[in-house]
Amino acid sequence: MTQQEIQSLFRAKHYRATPQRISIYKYLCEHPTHPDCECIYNVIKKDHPNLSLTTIYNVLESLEKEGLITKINIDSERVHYDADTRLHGHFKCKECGKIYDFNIKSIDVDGIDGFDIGQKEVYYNGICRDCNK
Amino acid sequence: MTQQEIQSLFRAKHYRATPQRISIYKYLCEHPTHPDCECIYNVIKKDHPNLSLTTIYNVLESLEKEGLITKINIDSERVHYDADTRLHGHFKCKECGKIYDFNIKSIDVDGIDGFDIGQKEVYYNGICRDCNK
DNA sequence: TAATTAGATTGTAATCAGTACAATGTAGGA
DNA sequence: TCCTACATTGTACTGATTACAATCTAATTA
Repeated sequence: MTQQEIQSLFRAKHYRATPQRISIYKYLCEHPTHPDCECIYNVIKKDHPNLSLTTIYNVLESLEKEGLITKINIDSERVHYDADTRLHGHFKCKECGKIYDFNIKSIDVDGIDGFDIGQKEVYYNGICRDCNK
Repeated sequence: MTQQEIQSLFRAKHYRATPQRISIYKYLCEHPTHPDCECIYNVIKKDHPNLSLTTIYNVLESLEKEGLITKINIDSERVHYDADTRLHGHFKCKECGKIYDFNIKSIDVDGIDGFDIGQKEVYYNGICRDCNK
């Protein structure tokens, strides 16, 4: 997704297309590594030397409200972010700390009839293949 | 589960049966409301006036290590706890904030072959039946 | 294109859940 | 009953996140 395309997407949503927002969203789209705020800050700061950490928090919050990204709460220490908003699972390796995506073919649940379901989050943890030798 | 039974359970696990640990675990078993640390502290303090918040954190951590309780990370603001360690889902109402349990009949996933799976967590959010009128 | 303004960015200070640590207390084995 | 390893307590600290006021700017309007 080019800068231009992101700009158009934002404008179509009446979501102000600032350089910081575009850079952050572009980075998340191109790096499906589930970075946290600090990590995003350190990368985007290279292109925006005056960048404030507060901006990162503000932008991530507003991107989430627009439905463009989702928070990942797999780690109680810090929040991670993902530009892939389709339903999928996250696996965190207890050894190396890496977060992997995995596919959810189906979930069958019971006991929440009459509930309006918004977001679904599925987190697994354990030891990944690489750490498993 | 009586105080006596919990004491026996702890001793069988070589997990020291202190009054604080017994009270906290008993409270979690009898109140499947997914309380957080602060909430547990305020309740248990009534029976243990000298209780320290640090003890709550220590005990919850050790109970989790023993496999007697699980952390619920549905809320990025604070951790909640559950004495029901069987696989089940949690639904958080965006309106009233209540956390509901629900049953998981099956999950079929894909893309983590060769991974050692430890814990599975499933979180939904939305509007609960009561808030839905 | 310039003027306008609602909304965004910045920097600093504050908050607050959770942790570290040293002193004191105690469960449970000898 | 004594002893010791382990648990509890209280205080101080940390570090992610938020509040807020000043400054800046995207995008609409004249």
